[in-house]
Amino acid sequence: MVKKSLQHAAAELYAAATAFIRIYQFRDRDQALRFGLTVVQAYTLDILLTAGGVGLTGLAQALRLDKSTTSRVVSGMTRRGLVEWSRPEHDRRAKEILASREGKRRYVRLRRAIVEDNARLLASYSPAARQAAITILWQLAARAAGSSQS
Amino acid sequence: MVKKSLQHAAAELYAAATAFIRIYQFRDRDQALRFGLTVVQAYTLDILLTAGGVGLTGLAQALRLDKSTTSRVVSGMTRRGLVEWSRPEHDRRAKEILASREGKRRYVRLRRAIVEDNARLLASYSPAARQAAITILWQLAARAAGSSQS
DNA sequence: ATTGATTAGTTGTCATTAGCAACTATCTTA
DNA sequence: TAAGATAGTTGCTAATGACAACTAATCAAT
Repeated sequence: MVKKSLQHAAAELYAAATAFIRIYQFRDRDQALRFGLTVVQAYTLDILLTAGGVGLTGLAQALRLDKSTTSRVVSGMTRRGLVEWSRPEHDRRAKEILASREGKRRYVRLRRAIVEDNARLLASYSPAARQAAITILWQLAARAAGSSQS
Repeated sequence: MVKKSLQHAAAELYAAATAFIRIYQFRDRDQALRFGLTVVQAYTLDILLTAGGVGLTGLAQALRLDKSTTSRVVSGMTRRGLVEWSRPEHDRRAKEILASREGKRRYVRLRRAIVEDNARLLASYSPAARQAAITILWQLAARAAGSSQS
């Protein structure tokens, strides 16, 4: 009955992951709005702060959005003072996009707020259980990333 | 150093959950599109199939969307034959929204495809590890739901 | 029973999100 | 240097999402 229990576990994982994702998404969206950011803007800032300067095409790939959509997202964020960009000397078609001071400020605050929520969530776990939860999420993410490689 | 390790775990959870959610969201979106559904439509069908008939206001709450947006989502899905609705006798303002045969068919297929992905993901885990992953996701979801109760 | 308040959905308006296709400008390479 | 590839932008269309204003039906209170 190994097959059957695997199928069952896979269905359970579907339900659990769906519930988990919905709740986290809504929570994160609410928090982002509180800091004057949309989900896409927060995600963009996360990428920019992790990667340093990024071009529009690279940003589009990281966001999994069309270049055109990404272009408009960047326009909006520039208008709102969340990002800045310049033309690199070696390629004057390209954009070098960076988080602005304000963008960074908001993202850092947002991240801090979410981490605090997480701390409340984990408070009653033992350190070992905390670590187990984190490890499992990383593993599942890594495996899903590996299998859905486009 | 208990406080510090909690903070550290909370930050780790942020990173892990973000990675997990992004990858699953994209995977699910791609799968949904393959079956001719958007994410919102799949979510709607899930709610309708779980709850039976639902009114628009209830659906909007479950989707966490504005009534107006929900109304238009239902219009689109009706146009595409994914849902059907009727006026209940006891309240002729209301809508009783149900998944259509076609909507149900597509959702079931989508779900099956995602569960199969999940089975591949879990295949190399021991049964105990599978159960642990599922339990942790449920727990984190339940806790987050409890703390973010609006 | 009639009026007033509440509730269920819809529609108008606006901004954003999203993708495809067509476009300009700038490199790269043959 | 001409042809092709690449970086971004803009036009178009549809969907998403929210707020406010609206119609229609039900409920409550006299």
